[in-house]
Amino acid sequence: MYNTKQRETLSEYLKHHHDKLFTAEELCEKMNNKDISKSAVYRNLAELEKQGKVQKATQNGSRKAYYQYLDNDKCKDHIHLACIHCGKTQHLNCEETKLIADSVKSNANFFVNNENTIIYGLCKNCKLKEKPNEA
Amino acid sequence: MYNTKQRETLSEYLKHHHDKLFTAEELCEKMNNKDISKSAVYRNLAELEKQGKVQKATQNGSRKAYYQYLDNDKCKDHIHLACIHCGKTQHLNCEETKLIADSVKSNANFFVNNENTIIYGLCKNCKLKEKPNEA
DNA sequence: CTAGTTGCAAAGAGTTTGCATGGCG
DNA sequence: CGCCATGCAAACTCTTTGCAACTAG
Repeated sequence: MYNTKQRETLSEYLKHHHDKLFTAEELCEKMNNKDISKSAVYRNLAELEKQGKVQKATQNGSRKAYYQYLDNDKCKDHIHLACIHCGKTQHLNCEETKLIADSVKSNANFFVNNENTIIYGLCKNCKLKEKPNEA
Repeated sequence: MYNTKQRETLSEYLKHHHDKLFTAEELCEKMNNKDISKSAVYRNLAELEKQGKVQKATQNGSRKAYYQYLDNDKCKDHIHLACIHCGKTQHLNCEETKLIADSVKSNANFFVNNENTIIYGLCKNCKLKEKPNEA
């Protein structure tokens, strides 16, 4: 695997915005002035995903895939929380994730896979901005 | 909204298999000997989703959508657990769901939306069938 | 030099839509 | 009878792929 300018640029961009989900299209736009073709974006995302540096996910309802940079070692034990309003994600900390996995296991005989799971909802900011009648 | 044979058949099928996720394609196949066209399947799924009778979701990685019958009143307070191996889903009970939402809220300042969230992992059966070295 | 990477355009998968026909109420 | 639903095929969206040119090591 060579270290091309395109791969580097994309990877750095994602790393720098690691708290956000991007569609391939958005990434293409962001990269537009940096000479990366659509196919290179897709191919590099696939490569980065294979390396475990990027998580690919799909928002319910949308048919686009969303990509996010993962901080390799840190993220295996985390569940991701994604805001359905602003698109930002946060990590649920290790201990909390374990607690949830444990209680789901004992409660429902179900073995949670952290890497595949994204919990959707509203982040603090978007919750605050919500209309008060949504209580 | 008329009560056509096609809509009825599809809806009944989903209701009867409410513990499973289906792709549109699978539903087309199941319905194949029952005279429903692909477009009718899609249109009825959309209609049922709008009515809240069916949940549409996307498995990570796949670009297909998965559909599942929802028991209307019962399901607002449940998180769904979907097995990435056999595709079946189960409900996490109300209390457990609340506990999780509460602890995520206090731990990460994040407000879980049950209807959008699907926790992926392995059900009991598929877990047992797994190779032992996956511990 | 050679194997991996790129850009382009064309192909592919899954889903949606336009239109004429058919069926529910 | 009027309106909604259906079936078909064509259109659409997002993603993947083939191929020739290019570049990192």
